[in-house]
Amino acid sequence: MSDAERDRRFASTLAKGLQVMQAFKPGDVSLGNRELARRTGMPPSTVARMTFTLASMGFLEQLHPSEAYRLGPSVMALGYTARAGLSFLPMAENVMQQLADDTGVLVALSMRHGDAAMLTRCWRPRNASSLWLSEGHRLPMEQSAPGRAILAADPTLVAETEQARADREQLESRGYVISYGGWNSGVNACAVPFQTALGTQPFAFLCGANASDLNTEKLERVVAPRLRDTVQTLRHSLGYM
Amino acid sequence: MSDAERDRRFASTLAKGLQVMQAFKPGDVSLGNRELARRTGMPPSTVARMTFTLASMGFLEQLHPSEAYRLGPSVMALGYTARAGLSFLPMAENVMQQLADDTGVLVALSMRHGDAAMLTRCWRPRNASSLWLSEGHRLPMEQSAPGRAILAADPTLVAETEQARADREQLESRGYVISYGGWNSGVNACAVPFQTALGTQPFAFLCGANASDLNTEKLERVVAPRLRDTVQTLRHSLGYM
DNA sequence: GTTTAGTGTTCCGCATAGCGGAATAATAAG
DNA sequence: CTTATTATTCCGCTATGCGGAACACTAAAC
Repeated sequence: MSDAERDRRFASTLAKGLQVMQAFKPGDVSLGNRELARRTGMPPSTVARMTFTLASMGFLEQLHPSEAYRLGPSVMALGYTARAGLSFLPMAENVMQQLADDTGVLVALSMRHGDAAMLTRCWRPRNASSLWLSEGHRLPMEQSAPGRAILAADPTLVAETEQARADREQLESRGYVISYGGWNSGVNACAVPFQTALGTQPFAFLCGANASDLNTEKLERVVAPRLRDTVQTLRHSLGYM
Repeated sequence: MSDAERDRRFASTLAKGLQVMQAFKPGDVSLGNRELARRTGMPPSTVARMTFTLASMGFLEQLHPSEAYRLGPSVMALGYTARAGLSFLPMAENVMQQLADDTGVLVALSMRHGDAAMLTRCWRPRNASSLWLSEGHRLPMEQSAPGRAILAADPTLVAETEQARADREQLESRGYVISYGGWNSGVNACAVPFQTALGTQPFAFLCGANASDLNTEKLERVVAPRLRDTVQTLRHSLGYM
Protein backbone atom coordinates (compact mmCIF):
# COMPACT_ATOMS: atom_id res chain seq x y z
CA MET A 1 0.00 0.00 0.00
CA SER A 2 1.54 3.27 -1.15
CA ASP A 3 1.68 6.58 0.71
CA ALA A 4 -1.18 7.93 -1.36
CA GLU A 5 -3.35 4.94 -0.49
CA ARG A 6 -2.82 5.53 3.24
CA ASP A 7 -3.74 9.20 2.90
CA ARG A 8 -7.18 10.04 4.25
CA ARG A 9 -7.92 11.92 1.05
CA PHE A 10 -7.58 8.69 -0.94
CA ALA A 11 -10.94 7.45 -2.17
CA SER A 12 -10.54 3.69 -2.16
CA THR A 13 -13.83 2.99 -3.87
CA LEU A 14 -12.82 5.15 -6.83
CA ALA A 15 -9.46 3.42 -6.91
CA LYS A 16 -11.12 0.01 -7.06
CA GLY A 17 -13.23 1.00 -10.04
CA LEU A 18 -10.17 2.32 -11.85
CA GLN A 19 -8.30 -0.90 -11.06
CA VAL A 20 -11.12 -2.93 -12.56
CA MET A 21 -10.80 -1.00 -15.82
CA GLN A 22 -7.04 -1.34 -15.74
CA ALA A 23 -7.40 -5.11 -15.44
CA PHE A 24 -8.26 -5.13 -19.16
CA LYS A 25 -5.26 -5.63 -21.40
CA PRO A 26 -5.00 -4.85 -25.12
CA GLY A 27 -5.40 -8.50 -26.12
CA ASP A 28 -8.59 -9.03 -24.09
CA VAL A 29 -11.83 -9.11 -26.02
CA SER A 30 -13.97 -9.44 -22.93
CA LEU A 31 -13.63 -10.40 -19.25
CA GLY A 32 -16.19 -11.83 -16.84
CA ASN A 33 -16.66 -10.76 -13.23
CA ARG A 34 -14.80 -13.79 -11.93
CA GLU A 35 -11.75 -13.13 -14.10
CA LEU A 36 -11.82 -9.48 -13.01
CA ALA A 37 -12.00 -10.65 -9.40
CA ARG A 38 -8.95 -12.88 -9.97
CA ARG A 39 -6.95 -10.17 -11.73
CA THR A 40 -7.70 -7.49 -9.15
CA GLY A 41 -7.78 -9.58 -6.00
CA MET A 42 -11.19 -8.19 -5.07
CA PRO A 43 -14.16 -10.28 -3.86
CA PRO A 44 -16.74 -10.99 -6.59
CA SER A 45 -19.40 -8.86 -4.95
CA THR A 46 -17.07 -5.86 -4.87
CA VAL A 47 -16.27 -6.40 -8.54
CA ALA A 48 -19.99 -6.69 -9.31
CA ARG A 49 -20.63 -3.28 -7.77
CA MET A 50 -17.76 -1.73 -9.71
CA THR A 51 -18.82 -3.28 -13.03
CA PHE A 52 -22.44 -2.28 -12.44
CA THR A 53 -21.43 1.35 -11.90
CA LEU A 54 -18.92 1.44 -14.74
CA ALA A 55 -21.44 -0.09 -17.14
CA SER A 56 -24.14 2.39 -16.15
CA MET A 57 -21.80 5.22 -17.14
CA GLY A 58 -20.61 3.67 -20.39
CA PHE A 59 -17.11 2.81 -19.19
CA LEU A 60 -17.89 -0.89 -19.58
CA GLU A 61 -20.32 -2.73 -21.83
CA GLN A 62 -21.84 -6.06 -20.85
CA LEU A 63 -22.04 -8.49 -23.75
CA HIS A 64 -25.02 -10.82 -24.17
CA PRO A 65 -25.50 -13.68 -23.59
CA SER A 66 -22.00 -14.34 -22.16
CA GLU A 67 -22.35 -11.61 -19.52
CA ALA A 68 -18.70 -10.72 -19.93
CA TYR A 69 -17.60 -7.10 -20.08
CA ARG A 70 -15.51 -5.01 -22.38
CA LEU A 71 -14.27 -1.44 -22.08
CA GLY A 72 -16.94 0.92 -23.41
CA PRO A 73 -17.19 4.11 -25.43
CA SER A 74 -16.83 6.42 -22.44
CA VAL A 75 -13.28 5.12 -21.99
CA MET A 76 -12.44 5.84 -25.60
CA ALA A 77 -14.07 9.25 -25.42
CA LEU A 78 -11.95 10.16 -22.38
CA GLY A 79 -8.85 8.89 -24.11
CA TYR A 80 -9.47 11.18 -27.06
CA THR A 81 -10.24 14.08 -24.71
CA ALA A 82 -6.94 13.45 -22.96
CA ARG A 83 -5.06 13.52 -26.24
CA ALA A 84 -6.96 16.60 -27.41
CA GLY A 85 -5.82 18.30 -24.21
CA LEU A 86 -2.22 18.17 -25.41
CA SER A 87 -2.21 21.71 -26.69
CA PHE A 88 1.01 21.34 -28.69
CA LEU A 89 -0.34 18.50 -30.85
CA PRO A 90 -2.21 20.56 -33.45
CA MET A 91 1.01 22.44 -34.15
CA ALA A 92 2.96 19.21 -34.39
CA GLU A 93 0.58 17.49 -36.80
CA ASN A 94 1.74 19.00 -40.07
CA VAL A 95 5.45 19.21 -39.38
CA MET A 96 5.63 15.63 -38.13
CA GLN A 97 3.60 14.31 -41.07
CA GLN A 98 5.98 16.19 -43.40
CA LEU A 99 8.96 14.66 -41.58
CA ALA A 100 7.49 11.18 -42.02
CA ASP A 101 6.90 11.82 -45.74
CA ASP A 102 10.35 13.28 -46.31
CA THR A 103 12.25 10.54 -44.47
CA GLY A 104 10.00 7.56 -45.20
CA VAL A 105 10.07 6.41 -41.56
CA LEU A 106 7.49 6.20 -38.79
CA VAL A 107 7.36 9.35 -36.67
CA ALA A 108 5.59 9.21 -33.31
CA LEU A 109 5.03 10.99 -30.04
CA SER A 110 5.43 8.91 -26.91
CA MET A 111 4.60 9.64 -23.32
CA ARG A 112 5.90 8.10 -20.16
CA HIS A 113 3.36 5.83 -18.50
CA GLY A 114 4.80 3.86 -15.62
CA ASP A 115 7.64 1.68 -16.83
CA ALA A 116 6.93 2.26 -20.50
CA ALA A 117 7.05 4.89 -23.23
CA MET A 118 3.57 4.70 -24.71
CA LEU A 119 2.97 5.77 -28.29
CA THR A 120 0.40 8.56 -28.16
CA ARG A 121 0.34 9.77 -31.75
CA CYS A 122 1.79 8.31 -34.93
CA TRP A 123 2.58 9.81 -38.31
CA ARG A 124 3.21 7.38 -41.15
CA PRO A 125 4.91 8.18 -44.46
CA ARG A 126 2.18 8.29 -47.02
CA ASN A 127 4.13 6.70 -49.82
CA ALA A 128 6.07 4.01 -48.02
CA SER A 129 5.28 1.11 -45.79
CA SER A 130 6.39 1.69 -42.25
CA LEU A 131 7.00 0.09 -38.88
CA TRP A 132 4.08 -1.87 -37.49
CA LEU A 133 3.97 0.11 -34.22
CA SER A 134 0.82 2.11 -33.54
CA GLU A 135 -0.84 4.24 -30.92
CA GLY A 136 -1.09 2.57 -27.55
CA HIS A 137 2.01 0.43 -28.01
CA ARG A 138 4.31 0.47 -25.01
CA LEU A 139 8.11 0.44 -25.36
CA PRO A 140 10.40 -0.34 -22.43
CA MET A 141 12.01 2.70 -20.85
CA GLU A 142 15.49 1.21 -20.58
CA GLN A 143 15.83 -0.23 -24.07
CA SER A 144 13.83 1.89 -26.50
CA ALA A 145 15.00 5.18 -28.00
CA PRO A 146 12.11 7.25 -26.61
CA GLY A 147 12.41 5.65 -23.19
CA ARG A 148 16.14 6.30 -23.09
CA ALA A 149 15.68 9.87 -24.36
CA ILE A 150 13.20 10.57 -21.57
CA LEU A 151 15.54 9.07 -18.98
CA ALA A 152 18.55 10.93 -20.38
CA ALA A 153 16.71 14.25 -20.12
CA ASP A 154 15.53 13.58 -16.57
CA PRO A 155 17.50 15.85 -14.21
CA THR A 156 16.39 13.87 -11.14
CA LEU A 157 17.53 10.46 -12.38
CA VAL A 158 19.81 8.98 -9.76
CA ALA A 159 20.21 5.29 -10.59
CA GLU A 160 22.29 6.05 -13.65
CA THR A 161 23.49 3.11 -15.66
CA GLU A 162 26.38 3.21 -18.10
CA GLN A 163 23.87 3.34 -20.93
CA ALA A 164 22.00 6.25 -19.31
CA ARG A 165 25.22 8.21 -18.90
CA ALA A 166 26.20 7.63 -22.51
CA ASP A 167 22.69 8.63 -23.64
CA ARG A 168 22.84 11.83 -21.56
CA GLU A 169 26.15 12.74 -23.16
CA GLN A 170 24.79 11.98 -26.62
CA LEU A 171 21.70 14.04 -25.94
CA GLU A 172 23.77 16.99 -24.72
CA SER A 173 26.23 16.91 -27.60
CA ARG A 174 23.92 16.03 -30.48
CA GLY A 175 20.40 16.76 -29.33
CA TYR A 176 19.01 13.25 -29.82
CA VAL A 177 19.40 9.66 -28.64
CA ILE A 178 19.98 6.84 -31.10
CA SER A 179 19.14 3.17 -30.70
CA TYR A 180 20.42 0.39 -32.95
CA GLY A 181 18.19 -2.57 -32.24
CA GLY A 182 17.97 -1.57 -28.60
CA TRP A 183 14.39 -2.56 -28.17
CA ASN A 184 13.96 -4.88 -31.14
CA SER A 185 17.01 -6.26 -32.89
CA GLY A 186 15.57 -5.47 -36.33
CA VAL A 187 14.56 -1.89 -35.58
CA ASN A 188 16.65 1.30 -35.56
CA ALA A 189 15.34 4.50 -34.04
CA CYS A 190 16.18 7.90 -32.65
CA ALA A 191 14.31 10.11 -30.17
CA VAL A 192 14.26 13.65 -28.83
CA PRO A 193 12.76 14.37 -25.39
CA PHE A 194 10.02 16.94 -25.13
CA GLN A 195 8.87 18.40 -21.84
CA THR A 196 5.66 20.36 -21.50
CA ALA A 197 4.41 21.60 -18.14
CA LEU A 198 6.12 20.93 -14.83
CA GLY A 199 4.50 18.12 -12.93
CA THR A 200 3.47 16.25 -16.03
CA GLN A 201 4.91 13.09 -17.52
CA PRO A 202 7.62 13.70 -20.07
CA PHE A 203 7.26 13.09 -23.80
CA ALA A 204 9.63 12.12 -26.56
CA PHE A 205 9.30 12.36 -30.31
CA LEU A 206 10.79 9.41 -32.14
CA CYS A 207 11.59 8.16 -35.60
CA GLY A 208 11.94 4.49 -36.29
CA ALA A 209 12.07 1.88 -39.03
CA ASN A 210 13.24 -1.62 -39.77
CA ALA A 211 17.02 -1.71 -39.83
CA SER A 212 16.89 -2.77 -43.47
CA ASP A 213 15.14 0.48 -44.31
CA LEU A 214 17.06 2.73 -41.96
CA ASN A 215 20.79 2.15 -41.97
CA THR A 216 23.39 3.89 -39.81
CA GLU A 217 24.23 6.59 -42.29
CA LYS A 218 20.63 7.59 -42.99
CA LEU A 219 19.79 7.56 -39.30
CA GLU A 220 22.75 9.64 -38.16
CA ARG A 221 23.10 12.01 -41.12
CA VAL A 222 19.48 12.56 -42.13
CA VAL A 223 16.73 11.36 -39.83
CA ALA A 224 18.04 12.16 -36.34
CA PRO A 225 19.17 15.72 -37.20
CA ARG A 226 15.89 16.36 -38.97
CA LEU A 227 13.92 15.14 -35.95
CA ARG A 228 15.98 17.26 -33.56
CA ASP A 229 15.52 20.34 -35.72
CA THR A 230 11.80 19.74 -36.20
CA VAL A 231 11.25 19.37 -32.46
CA GLN A 232 13.32 22.49 -31.79
CA THR A 233 11.25 24.45 -34.29
CA LEU A 234 8.12 23.16 -32.60
CA ARG A 235 9.40 24.31 -29.19
CA HIS A 236 10.08 27.78 -30.53
CA SER A 237 6.66 27.94 -32.20
CA LEU A 238 5.08 27.10 -28.87
CA GLY A 239 7.15 29.63 -26.98
CA TYR A 240 8.94 26.90 -25.00
CA MET A 241 12.54 27.21 -24.16
CA MET B 1 -31.03 10.59 -10.59
CA SER B 2 -31.34 7.60 -12.86
CA ASP B 3 -32.49 4.10 -11.97
CA ALA B 4 -28.90 2.89 -11.87
CA GLU B 5 -27.94 5.63 -9.43
CA ARG B 6 -30.72 4.59 -7.03
CA ASP B 7 -29.63 0.96 -7.16
CA ARG B 8 -27.81 -0.20 -4.05
CA ARG B 9 -25.12 -1.68 -6.22
CA PHE B 10 -24.24 1.78 -7.53
CA ALA B 11 -20.93 3.03 -6.16
CA SER B 12 -21.43 6.79 -5.95
CA THR B 13 -17.84 7.55 -5.03
CA LEU B 14 -16.61 5.82 -8.18
CA ALA B 15 -19.21 7.72 -10.17
CA LYS B 16 -17.99 11.04 -8.76
CA GLY B 17 -14.43 10.32 -9.78
CA LEU B 18 -15.54 9.41 -13.29
CA GLN B 19 -17.63 12.59 -13.47
CA VAL B 20 -14.60 14.66 -12.52
CA MET B 21 -12.66 13.18 -15.45
CA GLN B 22 -15.61 13.69 -17.75
CA ALA B 23 -15.69 17.37 -16.80
CA PHE B 24 -12.66 17.84 -19.07
CA LYS B 25 -13.56 18.78 -22.60
CA PRO B 26 -11.34 18.46 -25.68
CA GLY B 27 -10.54 22.20 -25.72
CA ASP B 28 -9.42 22.32 -22.07
CA VAL B 29 -5.71 22.50 -21.46
CA SER B 30 -6.07 22.31 -17.69
CA LEU B 31 -8.71 22.80 -14.99
CA GLY B 32 -8.39 23.77 -11.35
CA ASN B 33 -10.26 22.22 -8.47
CA ARG B 34 -12.68 25.17 -8.29
CA GLU B 35 -13.57 24.93 -11.94
CA LEU B 36 -14.06 21.18 -11.56
CA ALA B 37 -16.30 21.88 -8.57
CA ARG B 38 -18.32 24.30 -10.64
CA ARG B 39 -18.64 21.95 -13.60
CA THR B 40 -19.61 18.91 -11.54
CA GLY B 41 -21.66 20.62 -8.81
CA MET B 42 -19.58 18.91 -6.13
CA PRO B 43 -18.17 20.69 -3.06
CA PRO B 44 -14.47 21.59 -3.36
CA SER B 45 -13.41 19.12 -0.68
CA THR B 46 -15.13 16.28 -2.54
CA VAL B 47 -13.39 17.32 -5.75
CA ALA B 48 -10.06 17.51 -3.90
CA ARG B 49 -10.42 13.90 -2.78
CA MET B 50 -11.29 12.77 -6.28
CA THR B 51 -8.42 14.68 -7.92
CA PHE B 52 -5.98 13.44 -5.28
CA THR B 53 -6.94 9.82 -5.98
CA LEU B 54 -7.03 10.22 -9.76
CA ALA B 55 -3.62 11.91 -9.75
CA SER B 56 -2.09 9.20 -7.59
CA MET B 57 -3.11 6.65 -10.23
CA GLY B 58 -2.00 8.65 -13.25
CA PHE B 59 -5.49 9.52 -14.47
CA LEU B 60 -4.81 13.20 -13.78
CA GLU B 61 -1.58 15.16 -13.70
CA GLN B 62 -1.20 18.28 -11.53
CA LEU B 63 0.69 21.04 -13.29
CA HIS B 64 3.14 23.24 -11.40
CA PRO B 65 3.02 25.97 -10.26
CA SER B 66 -0.60 26.62 -11.29
CA GLU B 67 -1.89 23.54 -9.44
CA ALA B 68 -4.39 22.94 -12.21
CA TYR B 69 -4.98 19.44 -13.53
CA ARG B 70 -5.04 17.76 -16.89
CA LEU B 71 -6.00 14.27 -17.92
CA GLY B 72 -3.03 11.96 -17.54
CA PRO B 73 -1.36 9.05 -19.32
CA SER B 74 -3.47 6.39 -17.58
CA VAL B 75 -6.52 7.80 -19.34
CA MET B 76 -4.82 7.59 -22.71
CA ALA B 77 -3.53 4.12 -21.97
CA LEU B 78 -7.04 2.93 -21.14
CA GLY B 79 -8.39 4.55 -24.28
CA TYR B 80 -5.93 2.63 -26.41
CA THR B 81 -6.70 -0.57 -24.51
CA ALA B 82 -10.37 -0.02 -25.21
CA ARG B 83 -9.71 0.41 -28.90
CA ALA B 84 -7.37 -2.56 -28.99
CA GLY B 85 -10.20 -4.61 -27.51
CA LEU B 86 -12.21 -4.15 -30.68
CA SER B 87 -11.23 -7.49 -32.14
CA PHE B 88 -12.43 -6.70 -35.66
CA LEU B 89 -10.17 -3.66 -36.05
CA PRO B 90 -6.99 -5.45 -37.13
CA MET B 91 -8.91 -7.07 -39.94
CA ALA B 92 -10.43 -3.75 -40.96
CA GLU B 93 -7.14 -1.82 -41.05
CA ASN B 94 -5.90 -2.83 -44.45
CA VAL B 95 -9.17 -2.94 -46.33
CA MET B 96 -10.28 0.45 -45.02
CA GLN B 97 -6.92 2.03 -45.78
CA GLN B 98 -7.18 0.61 -49.30
CA LEU B 99 -10.69 2.00 -49.61
CA ALA B 100 -9.46 5.44 -48.55
CA ASP B 101 -6.61 5.29 -51.08
CA ASP B 102 -8.83 4.07 -53.90
CA THR B 103 -11.58 6.62 -53.37
CA GLY B 104 -9.56 9.58 -52.10
CA VAL B 105 -11.98 10.23 -49.21
CA LEU B 106 -11.78 9.93 -45.45
CA VAL B 107 -12.86 6.52 -44.17
CA ALA B 108 -13.67 6.13 -40.48
CA LEU B 109 -15.22 3.91 -37.89
CA SER B 110 -17.62 5.58 -35.48
CA MET B 111 -19.22 4.33 -32.31
CA ARG B 112 -22.32 5.49 -30.56
CA HIS B 113 -21.54 7.40 -27.38
CA GLY B 114 -24.54 9.04 -25.82
CA ASP B 115 -26.09 11.46 -28.26
CA ALA B 116 -23.19 11.35 -30.69
CA ALA B 117 -21.40 9.13 -33.18
CA MET B 118 -17.79 9.36 -32.05
CA LEU B 119 -14.98 8.75 -34.53
CA THR B 120 -12.97 5.85 -33.17
CA ARG B 121 -10.56 5.13 -36.01
CA CYS B 122 -9.73 7.07 -39.16
CA TRP B 123 -8.10 6.06 -42.42
CA ARG B 124 -6.92 8.86 -44.66
CA PRO B 125 -6.07 8.61 -48.36
CA ARG B 126 -2.33 8.72 -48.60
CA ASN B 127 -2.16 10.75 -51.77
CA ALA B 128 -4.91 13.28 -51.26
CA SER B 129 -5.89 15.81 -48.68
CA SER B 130 -8.96 14.81 -46.78
CA LEU B 131 -11.65 15.95 -44.40
CA TRP B 132 -10.38 17.56 -41.22
CA LEU B 133 -12.27 15.18 -38.93
CA SER B 134 -10.20 12.98 -36.68
CA GLU B 135 -10.47 10.44 -33.91
CA GLY B 136 -12.51 11.64 -30.97
CA HIS B 137 -14.70 13.95 -33.02
CA ARG B 138 -18.38 13.61 -32.20
CA LEU B 139 -21.08 13.86 -34.86
CA PRO B 140 -24.76 14.36 -34.01
CA MET B 141 -26.85 11.20 -34.22
CA GLU B 142 -29.77 12.81 -36.04
CA GLN B 143 -27.88 14.71 -38.72
CA SER B 144 -24.70 12.84 -39.56
CA ALA B 145 -24.47 9.85 -41.90
CA PRO B 146 -23.05 7.48 -39.30
CA GLY B 147 -25.55 8.62 -36.68
CA ARG B 148 -28.42 8.11 -39.06
CA ALA B 149 -27.09 4.74 -40.20
CA ILE B 150 -26.91 3.56 -36.59
CA LEU B 151 -30.44 4.82 -35.91
CA ALA B 152 -31.75 3.30 -39.14
CA ALA B 153 -30.37 -0.10 -38.19
CA ASP B 154 -31.75 0.05 -34.67
CA PRO B 155 -34.65 -2.44 -34.42
CA THR B 156 -35.82 -0.96 -31.12
CA LEU B 157 -36.09 2.64 -32.32
CA VAL B 158 -39.58 3.86 -31.56
CA ALA B 159 -39.53 7.65 -31.99
CA GLU B 160 -39.17 7.35 -35.73
CA THR B 161 -38.96 10.60 -37.63
CA GLU B 162 -39.66 10.97 -41.33
CA GLN B 163 -35.92 11.10 -41.91
CA ALA B 164 -35.34 7.92 -39.90
CA ARG B 165 -38.00 6.06 -41.88
CA ALA B 166 -36.47 7.20 -45.17
CA ASP B 167 -33.01 6.19 -43.93
CA ARG B 168 -34.27 2.75 -42.89
CA GLU B 169 -35.76 2.23 -46.33
CA GLN B 170 -32.56 3.39 -47.99
CA LEU B 171 -30.49 1.11 -45.79
CA GLU B 172 -32.70 -1.86 -46.57
CA SER B 173 -32.78 -1.28 -50.32
CA ARG B 174 -29.20 -0.11 -50.91
CA GLY B 175 -27.20 -1.18 -47.88
CA TYR B 176 -26.00 2.30 -46.90
CA VAL B 177 -27.23 5.72 -45.78
CA ILE B 178 -26.24 8.87 -47.63
CA SER B 179 -26.05 12.40 -46.32
CA TYR B 180 -25.74 15.51 -48.46
CA GLY B 181 -24.60 18.20 -46.09
CA GLY B 182 -26.74 16.73 -43.33
CA TRP B 183 -24.27 17.49 -40.58
CA ASN B 184 -22.21 20.18 -42.22
CA SER B 185 -23.48 21.92 -45.33
CA GLY B 186 -20.13 21.54 -47.10
CA VAL B 187 -19.67 17.84 -46.41
CA ASN B 188 -21.10 14.79 -48.16
CA ALA B 189 -20.93 11.34 -46.61
CA CYS B 190 -22.28 7.83 -46.55
CA ALA B 191 -22.31 5.24 -43.78
CA VAL B 192 -22.95 1.55 -43.18
CA PRO B 193 -23.95 0.31 -39.72
CA PHE B 194 -21.86 -2.40 -38.10
CA GLN B 195 -22.99 -4.35 -35.08
CA THR B 196 -20.64 -6.50 -33.04
CA ALA B 197 -21.76 -8.24 -29.86
CA LEU B 198 -25.21 -7.93 -28.37
CA GLY B 199 -25.32 -5.48 -25.49
CA THR B 200 -22.67 -3.24 -26.95
CA GLN B 201 -22.96 0.16 -28.56
CA PRO B 202 -23.41 0.02 -32.32
CA PHE B 203 -20.79 1.10 -34.84
CA ALA B 204 -20.92 2.54 -38.31
CA PHE B 205 -18.25 2.79 -40.96
CA LEU B 206 -18.38 6.02 -42.92
CA CYS B 207 -16.85 7.77 -45.90
CA GLY B 208 -16.88 11.52 -46.15
CA ALA B 209 -15.35 14.46 -47.97
CA ASN B 210 -15.95 18.09 -48.80
CA ALA B 211 -18.83 18.36 -51.23
CA SER B 212 -16.46 19.92 -53.77
CA ASP B 213 -14.43 16.71 -53.72
CA LEU B 214 -17.29 14.26 -53.48
CA ASN B 215 -20.18 15.00 -55.77
CA THR B 216 -23.47 13.13 -56.02
CA GLU B 217 -22.39 10.80 -58.79
CA LYS B 218 -19.14 9.76 -57.18
CA LEU B 219 -20.82 9.24 -53.84
CA GLU B 220 -23.73 7.19 -55.16
CA ARG B 221 -21.99 5.23 -57.92
CA VAL B 222 -18.55 4.65 -56.47
CA VAL B 223 -17.96 5.40 -52.80
CA ALA B 224 -21.15 4.22 -51.10
CA PRO B 225 -21.31 0.88 -52.95
CA ARG B 226 -17.62 0.31 -52.27
CA LEU B 227 -18.08 1.02 -48.58
CA ARG B 228 -21.09 -1.31 -48.34
CA ASP B 229 -19.19 -4.09 -50.12
CA THR B 230 -16.06 -3.61 -48.03
CA VAL B 231 -18.04 -3.77 -44.78
CA GLN B 232 -19.90 -6.83 -46.01
CA THR B 233 -16.62 -8.55 -46.86
CA LEU B 234 -15.36 -7.65 -43.41
CA ARG B 235 -18.45 -9.18 -41.78
CA HIS B 236 -17.93 -12.40 -43.71
CA SER B 237 -14.24 -12.50 -42.80
CA LEU B 238 -15.18 -12.20 -39.17
CA GLY B 239 -17.85 -14.86 -39.39
CA TYR B 240 -20.59 -12.33 -38.65
CA MET B 241 -23.89 -12.56 -40.34
C1' DG C 1 0.99 48.66 2.31
C1' DT C 2 -3.63 47.15 3.18
C1' DT C 3 -7.82 45.10 1.91
C1' DT C 4 -10.45 42.15 -0.85
C1' DA C 5 -11.24 38.26 -3.75
C1' DG C 6 -10.28 33.96 -5.38
C1' DT C 7 -7.99 29.72 -5.23
C1' DG C 8 -6.28 25.38 -3.10
C1' DT C 9 -6.03 22.46 0.89
C1' DT C 10 -7.05 20.35 5.29
C1' DC C 11 -9.82 19.12 9.29
C1' DC C 12 -13.23 16.42 11.68
C1' DG C 13 -17.81 14.95 13.45
C1' DC C 14 -21.10 12.28 11.47
C1' DA C 15 -23.79 8.81 8.94
C1' DT C 16 -24.43 6.17 5.19
C1' DA C 17 -22.09 4.02 1.35
C1' DG C 18 -19.84 0.18 0.51
C1' DC C 19 -17.81 -4.00 2.27
C1' DG C 20 -17.50 -9.08 1.80
C1' DG C 21 -19.06 -13.63 3.26
C1' DA C 22 -22.75 -16.39 2.36
C1' DA C 23 -26.70 -17.64 -0.12
C1' DT C 24 -29.03 -18.08 -4.41
C1' DA C 25 -29.58 -18.82 -9.38
C1' DA C 26 -28.18 -20.25 -13.84
C1' DT C 27 -25.46 -22.80 -17.09
C1' DA C 28 -22.19 -26.14 -18.68
C1' DA C 29 -19.55 -30.27 -18.22
C1' DG C 30 -18.98 -35.00 -16.78
C1' DC D 1 -28.47 -36.66 -12.49
C1' DT D 2 -24.57 -34.70 -10.22
C1' DT D 3 -20.88 -31.62 -9.91
C1' DA D 4 -18.43 -27.53 -11.01
C1' DT D 5 -18.23 -22.94 -12.27
C1' DT D 6 -19.94 -18.58 -12.99
C1' DA D 7 -22.91 -14.63 -12.05
C1' DT D 8 -25.74 -12.18 -8.98
C1' DT D 9 -28.00 -10.74 -4.76
C1' DC D 10 -28.60 -10.14 0.18
C1' DC D 11 -27.71 -7.94 4.56
C1' DG D 12 -25.44 -6.97 9.04
C1' DC D 13 -21.79 -4.23 10.00
C1' DT D 14 -18.27 -0.54 10.05
C1' DA D 15 -14.95 2.14 7.87
C1' DT D 16 -15.13 5.18 4.10
C1' DG D 17 -16.30 9.36 2.43
C1' DC D 18 -19.07 13.44 3.02
C1' DG D 19 -19.20 18.55 3.16
C1' DG D 20 -19.15 22.80 5.84
C1' DA D 21 -15.88 25.43 7.92
C1' DA D 22 -11.37 26.85 8.78
C1' DC D 23 -6.89 27.72 7.15
C1' DA D 24 -3.18 29.12 3.87
C1' DC D 25 -1.55 31.32 -0.13
C1' DT D 26 -1.49 34.44 -4.10
C1' DA D 27 -3.02 38.11 -6.97
C1' DA D 28 -5.64 42.16 -7.85
C1' DA D 29 -7.60 46.46 -6.49
C1' DC D 30 -7.29 50.55 -3.91
